[in-house]
Amino acid sequence: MSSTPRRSTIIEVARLAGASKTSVSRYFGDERERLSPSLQTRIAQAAHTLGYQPNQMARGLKGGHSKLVGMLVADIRNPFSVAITHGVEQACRQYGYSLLVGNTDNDPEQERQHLALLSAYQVEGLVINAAGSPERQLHTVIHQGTPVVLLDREVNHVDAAVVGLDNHQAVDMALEHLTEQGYQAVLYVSETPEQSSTRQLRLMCFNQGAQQRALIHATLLLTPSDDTATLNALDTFIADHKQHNCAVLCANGNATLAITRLFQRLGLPLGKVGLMGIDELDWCCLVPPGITTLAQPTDDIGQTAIHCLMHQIAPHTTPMPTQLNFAPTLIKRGSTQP
Amino acid sequence: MSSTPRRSTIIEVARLAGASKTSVSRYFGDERERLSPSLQTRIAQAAHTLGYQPNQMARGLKGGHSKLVGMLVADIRNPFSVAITHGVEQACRQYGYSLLVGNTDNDPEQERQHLALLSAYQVEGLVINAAGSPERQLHTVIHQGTPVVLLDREVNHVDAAVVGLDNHQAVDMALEHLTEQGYQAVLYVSETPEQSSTRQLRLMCFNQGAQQRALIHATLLLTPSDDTATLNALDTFIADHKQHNCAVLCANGNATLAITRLFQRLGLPLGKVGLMGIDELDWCCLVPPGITTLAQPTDDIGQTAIHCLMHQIAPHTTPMPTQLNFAPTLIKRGSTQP
DNA sequence: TTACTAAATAGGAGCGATTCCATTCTGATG
DNA sequence: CATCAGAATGGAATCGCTCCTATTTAGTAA
Repeated sequence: MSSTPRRSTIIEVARLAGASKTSVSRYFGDERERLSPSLQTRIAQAAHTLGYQPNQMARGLKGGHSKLVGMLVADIRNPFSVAITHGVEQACRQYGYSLLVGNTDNDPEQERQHLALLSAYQVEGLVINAAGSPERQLHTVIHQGTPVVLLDREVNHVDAAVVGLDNHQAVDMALEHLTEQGYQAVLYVSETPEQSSTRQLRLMCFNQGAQQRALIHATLLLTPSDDTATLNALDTFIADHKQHNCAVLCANGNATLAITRLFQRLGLPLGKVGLMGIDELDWCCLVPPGITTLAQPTDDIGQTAIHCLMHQIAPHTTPMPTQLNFAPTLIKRGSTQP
Repeated sequence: MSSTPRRSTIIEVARLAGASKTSVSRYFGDERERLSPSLQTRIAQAAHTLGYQPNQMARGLKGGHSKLVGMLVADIRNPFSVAITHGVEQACRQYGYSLLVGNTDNDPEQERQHLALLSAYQVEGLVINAAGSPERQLHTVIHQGTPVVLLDREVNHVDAAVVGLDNHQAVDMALEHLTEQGYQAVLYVSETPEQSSTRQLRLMCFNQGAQQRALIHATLLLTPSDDTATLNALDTFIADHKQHNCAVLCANGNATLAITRLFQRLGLPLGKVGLMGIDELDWCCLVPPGITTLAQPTDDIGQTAIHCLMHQIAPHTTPMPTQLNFAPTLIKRGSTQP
């Protein structure tokens, strides 16, 4: 059995460097400048030979600075969420924070548990892409002084910054593009909007915008379990409007994926029947003749969320981002050329 | 200003319940049964009214049980990594652990930093999808007694369980399928194998297997920055073997994506020129006539990694998984029907 | 030189839990 | 009734660090 050398502590470093705990602590905290150059080198050397690294648990305990940010993601397998997580993680590192991620799989119960857990780890801030409506818990957490930023979706009655897409503008751009391309009847496809304020908002904007433009329009909610229902609804919509140019607008990446599959099963000609989606995906350029999308600036969104959070954690050192709602980018492809 | 109620501590609960810290600690630890029923209810009640939750930082400090598992991912935007992360997270929760994820973006330097950070948080175990070769650090960490499990890729000279695909079998299945379908010349496309033992292994298996089957074969390494080089190489290979049925085998999802794009740019007829990839992706069924893939059991892989880890953390309560190399599933589609 | 100020360093009390060890409380046994 | 094992509970040290409060040192002006 090889002996298991306990990792060395601040005291051992102090002893070896001939200094006090305090000085070593200062060295590894952010008061290094207060130490004389000679002491700095002695400590650096001692720490290096011992392979010392401060125990974050102990730090977090005493100072309350866990240097941890918690993130809750509704569906980690959604490429959009992943892209945002990437931005969040990047920004965290930039500020010297680590990220504790919880995936809730769109389950409010898991969300509850994860939220409790994260706060038990004394996270200094929380970035939340809500699955349910964890109002109560968020209130508690916020009341305890933990800054919270919401990602993409807002939560009823919770007064926290929301970073995400400018949904109004997005839907508007989509409708504008579709009308420009000569489509006259548009079917809007979304997952059930109960869970998500964003879905609700986009849906509302769609109805409103389509009406303003005097478009023939209808909406279709995806039923996860029952493909054929959706298939029929789609089929019917197209059939009912044979005399018009029809298009389908998908509310997010999942919808785009589902609908593209159905287009193929129905043998619908992409372009002739328009197809457009919010969220850019790897493969949208691969399905001939390419699927038109509105790309979200995911990295920006993720990073902004963290900037926002850091502003709340350390108001004086970090500026508050001015923009929280980002404009999408229209990527035109063949699927919207009749 | 609303006052900020510090979260309540074990002492307050103890006081309110008329018990000692020790008892409360026992209640929230795993010695609840040792307490008399009456005490249990008193503590439960007190904890509930105070909204008490043990401070994980403090727990981690004293007992060394941070209940944290660290995970390092080479590229979090790779759908394969995401799928595995999902499995890992699920299994962690099952064991009552939380997951601290670090994304290294395939950068050895970031890998180093993240590794240091994770160990600073006293993670009880580490799941690593290596980007570079952090041998030294892993040795240190392992020597300190932290169990390590490697995901998908092994690291030189590091003696830890590796959970992943049975690469030999995978490449074999691919070649078998391609030959069955009548392809005679196969081009193997991979990202540069230096970083990844898996890429090396697959490449080797390919050369070996192709030779055994007396296939005409060649390999092509993707150069991230230079598309046209790859384009030309692909084009040349096809041209050079006009008289044979050609196919391309992609080493992973990224390769499949890149090559599919090139097929379109070159106007290559999918199927006539075969295309097959390791890793199943959302869109493989969407690009007509569908791309044949070998799907990895990602959830299994992720979960097994954690089972493996837990076995090392608590050898007596958890069995060691017997299988660490998983067989892929062949998903036949039109891209391999000449 | 002396007095005084500011900079540099040290000492020690906790942070909130766990855990060893001691104590009290049962009830069964002789 | 005395004794004692074992269960139930409590006390206090401790984990590694931060930060408040000394104390020492150096630097400057009178």
